[in-house]
Amino acid sequence: MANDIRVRYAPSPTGLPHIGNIRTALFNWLFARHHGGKFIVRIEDTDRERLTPGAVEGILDGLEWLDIDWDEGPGVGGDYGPYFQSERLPRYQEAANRLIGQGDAYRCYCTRERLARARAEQERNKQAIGYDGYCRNLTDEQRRELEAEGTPSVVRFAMPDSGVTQLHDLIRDDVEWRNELVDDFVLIKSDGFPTYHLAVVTDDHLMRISHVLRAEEWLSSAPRHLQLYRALGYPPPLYGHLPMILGPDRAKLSKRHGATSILEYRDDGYLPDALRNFMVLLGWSLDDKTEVMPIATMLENFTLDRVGKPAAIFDREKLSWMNGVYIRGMDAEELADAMLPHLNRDLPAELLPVDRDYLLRIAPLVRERLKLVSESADMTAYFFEEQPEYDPANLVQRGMTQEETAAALRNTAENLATADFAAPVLEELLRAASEELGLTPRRFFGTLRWAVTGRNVSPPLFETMEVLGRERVAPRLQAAIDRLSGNSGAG
RNA sequence: GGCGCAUUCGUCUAGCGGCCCAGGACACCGCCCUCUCAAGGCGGAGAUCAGGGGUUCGAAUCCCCUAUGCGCUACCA
Repeated sequence: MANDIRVRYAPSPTGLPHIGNIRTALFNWLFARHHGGKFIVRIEDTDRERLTPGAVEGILDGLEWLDIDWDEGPGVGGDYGPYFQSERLPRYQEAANRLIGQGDAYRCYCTRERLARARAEQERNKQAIGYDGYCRNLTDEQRRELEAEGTPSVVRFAMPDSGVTQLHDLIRDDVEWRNELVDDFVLIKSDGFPTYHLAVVTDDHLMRISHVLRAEEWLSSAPRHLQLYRALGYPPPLYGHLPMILGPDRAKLSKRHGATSILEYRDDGYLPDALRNFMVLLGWSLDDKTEVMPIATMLENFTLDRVGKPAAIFDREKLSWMNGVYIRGMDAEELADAMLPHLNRDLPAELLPVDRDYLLRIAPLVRERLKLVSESADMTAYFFEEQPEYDPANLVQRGMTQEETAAALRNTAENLATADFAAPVLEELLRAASEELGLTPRRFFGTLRWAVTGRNVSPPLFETMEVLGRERVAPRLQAAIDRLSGNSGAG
């Protein structure tokens, strides 16, 4: 039975997928992998007007970035293709014709104007809004006439006007709708393309989809789909409607909520593993305390009974925290590789290319300070710069005089002229100097930090100096001395 | 307006009748560590379990009503 499990992610290339979208893909993928089933990707490109160039590539890139692989679909093929709905038109046409022949569907010649008027009328009268069934009872003669005139038409499904449609949802249990309250929805648009409803039912059947896991926004469509299955004589799949993901304003996620595309998260410095871990927690939980977990744990434990019902609000702060957790869990190689693309993008061109061996030594120093990999350039620029820019006034720490500061710098320059540039050695040396100079470590190291990094915040001083090396530290100390005594215009 | 779904700390959540006068995490506050910033450790504040009725010896957990939020209500998905 497990091997019959086939689920799909069926994005519409009308834009780039956002978090909610990808979360649905993630859940389907986890479900398939957990049960040893198949995960299929199908592109629902039936809306020619909203088709967005590059969207398919963006969707696929996003999945790949997150390491979500598919068994059938674009690029990999499969036994039930094609996997683009725009290449499957005859199948929908055939289904629609069959339904018309059976009396379960009919051609509708209503103009958009008439539809709009009817809707406005319904709104005015506070009636249920929906297609009024005008064309449902056209006589054969009327239809022949309309056809002869070449009137454009759509195909509508004839919903039963009595009875109820019941769904046993895998996540929401039993839900039912009175059929008379569901209107005759469109199956085939006037351009000959199917609507989502017809296409999804036809393809899920043809592709042997066993479980449909989709966002809750589709719950209202379930009775339509169930009725279509009935009319077509197909056994329906099992449904599970996943909780939605809302923006901070509690509204459905959209462009207004910042980063829309999953790929933007990559550019913003999030790690795929962190994002995936964060997303799995949006509507699913392992237990009462485990949040950070490797993919293997998710795979092993992902079951629908642990998927929740309430919609979740997407909290970027927690995502950032988790990203930091993942960054801290990387070794120097991994972190360096993650930082490199951001450095190449953000560092001034003259500082490129970055020496990877050097980066390998820098990475551990910033590891526990990075929340986003995109902060790499900001946080490490002074490692690459010839001479960091800063206001010399910063060298003089609160409670120190300019003379003291200059003396401290000169002392250090001398001290380090021949010193072994290893953190423990530097620390011993400089702590002793701090005492000799009668300066608190806070002040003394504060001055040195400015001189060496050009900042008031950096990784631990001695480690930083070790990585920078004498060849970079010595000139910076000299520059600081010069700046302090006004001997140099630099600054 | 109609239909549907949902409702536990600000947020993500644990809880599927007694272990809960509700546990964990993010964020927040304090202390410790400390050369700065982080990270880390410890502690704190924060939820009358939306409200009201039931059922039960016993309810966050089951039922009903109300309220609120969200979704759908397109020849979009």
